[in-house]
Amino acid sequence: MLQIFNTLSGRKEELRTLEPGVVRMYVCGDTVYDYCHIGHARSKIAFDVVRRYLAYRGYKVTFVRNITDIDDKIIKRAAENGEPVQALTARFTAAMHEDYDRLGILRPDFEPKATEHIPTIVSMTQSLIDKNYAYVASDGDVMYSVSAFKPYGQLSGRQLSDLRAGARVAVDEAKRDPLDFVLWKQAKPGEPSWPSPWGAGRPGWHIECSAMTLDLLGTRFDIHGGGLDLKFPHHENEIAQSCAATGEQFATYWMHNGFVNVDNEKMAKSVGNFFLIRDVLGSGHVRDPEVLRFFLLSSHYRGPINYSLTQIEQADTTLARLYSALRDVVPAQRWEASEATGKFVAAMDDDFNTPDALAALQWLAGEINKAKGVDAARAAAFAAELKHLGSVLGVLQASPAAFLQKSAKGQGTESASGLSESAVEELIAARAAARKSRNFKESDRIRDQLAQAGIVLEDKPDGATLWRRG
RNA sequence: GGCGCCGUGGCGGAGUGGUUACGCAGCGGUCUGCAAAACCGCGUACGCCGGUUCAAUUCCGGCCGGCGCCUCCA
Repeated sequence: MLQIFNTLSGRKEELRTLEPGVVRMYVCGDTVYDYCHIGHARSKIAFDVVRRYLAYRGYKVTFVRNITDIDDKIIKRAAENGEPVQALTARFTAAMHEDYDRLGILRPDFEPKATEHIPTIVSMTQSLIDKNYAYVASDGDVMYSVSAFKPYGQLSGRQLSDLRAGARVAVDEAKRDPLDFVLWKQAKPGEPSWPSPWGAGRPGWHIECSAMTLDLLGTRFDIHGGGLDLKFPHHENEIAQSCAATGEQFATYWMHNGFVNVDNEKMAKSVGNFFLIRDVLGSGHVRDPEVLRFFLLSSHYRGPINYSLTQIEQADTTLARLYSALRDVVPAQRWEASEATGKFVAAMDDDFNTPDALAALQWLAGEINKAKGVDAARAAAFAAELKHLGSVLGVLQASPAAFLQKSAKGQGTESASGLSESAVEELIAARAAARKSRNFKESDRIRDQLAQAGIVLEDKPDGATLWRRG
């Protein structure tokens, strides 16, 4: 039984989809005005795994993840850069795709942009005005009236009165209630705008998700996900807008991933302690993007995860161990699921417990290593199972030798010390010759030389020598 | 101030009312010309104080410590 922790109820619930065998899900994407950092990556990977696992469990999944391509930050940044808004968003959308592709995050089935759904945004806003959930404020902006929506606060577990008491929002004369939020914003001169019954303007942030889910998934769908920081007010506001506009329940399950921390503090643009995906991948500490993905899967998606170089290095070591097990083994074409698959499924069924699922992969690696050279068929079967389960998490699909021979420093075949693959092979051949003539002093000298360059050798019983970068 | 989360062995990180998480590192061993990798063995950890219980790291209460949301934020 697949259980999902539903923020709405605060507990794990069995997944019961609106339509049997079908999951429709929506995940909040990024605002494309800058490069993505590790926190963005975590959220995308968490839901990428949710999506992959649901598909593995036999569901037909429709996965939507939006792009916010119009908002205050974008306008501000474009102005600072002196470039058109569209040029800015196009540039960072491309960068985002590049980063996410490298991390093995599957492209969504639909990747809507806010600016492509303006008609629905306008009609929903009109509908909310018609139903008295929204009003045109004195400054011309259209505001949502939170007090009109009785269940407001259900997702975040707050009362309107509590929120008002601690409100840090600036007092805005145009608002009837300090917690009211904007649905449609009047354009200032020179800002991008779209025509509307309330004048030229642009959508507020929250309404775009309500509109895009409506256009692509309908009034009701199964899962809505995003970072914990979106729970309030963003998701709360989405619920208020959608439920009020359509009279339907909106999303059944709400999922929120925890933060990536640095020194125990949330990684965030505003704090300035963020690490860009591309910077980390090119830092000389990550041999392959898969290491970063593996690291982010090594703790449960709902809890915090602390980012540090030490942690990344540990992830590299652990992933290398899994790849080492797969080396020298040809995965079987036909195989039967072992107890590892049972453990894997039990772990993933329990609210996508990836660290527990990873333990099942570790067990398989151990079994492969034990079977190697003793029972080739057994090793081959376990290898096939390991790769198969790895694919559900989006890991272990590379060639083991290629992965192990990659250098963190060069992100490719050459290490910082400059030893190319062919140079390594040559030295290994020279060492083999020395060993054959029992000139161990010379063979050890060559091995030390390679070790200096970060190359670790492994002599096999049959005389072959495998190498990897340490 | 309001709401909420967390505190596990050297590190990371699951989990459970009584029985092994798992990985890394460390120690010992097997293998090896020597290594490396692998395999075998080794660590009785659950913030503090009470309570419930035959039994609590696991349930309840309090405390201390850390964090998050309440404003843009994955």
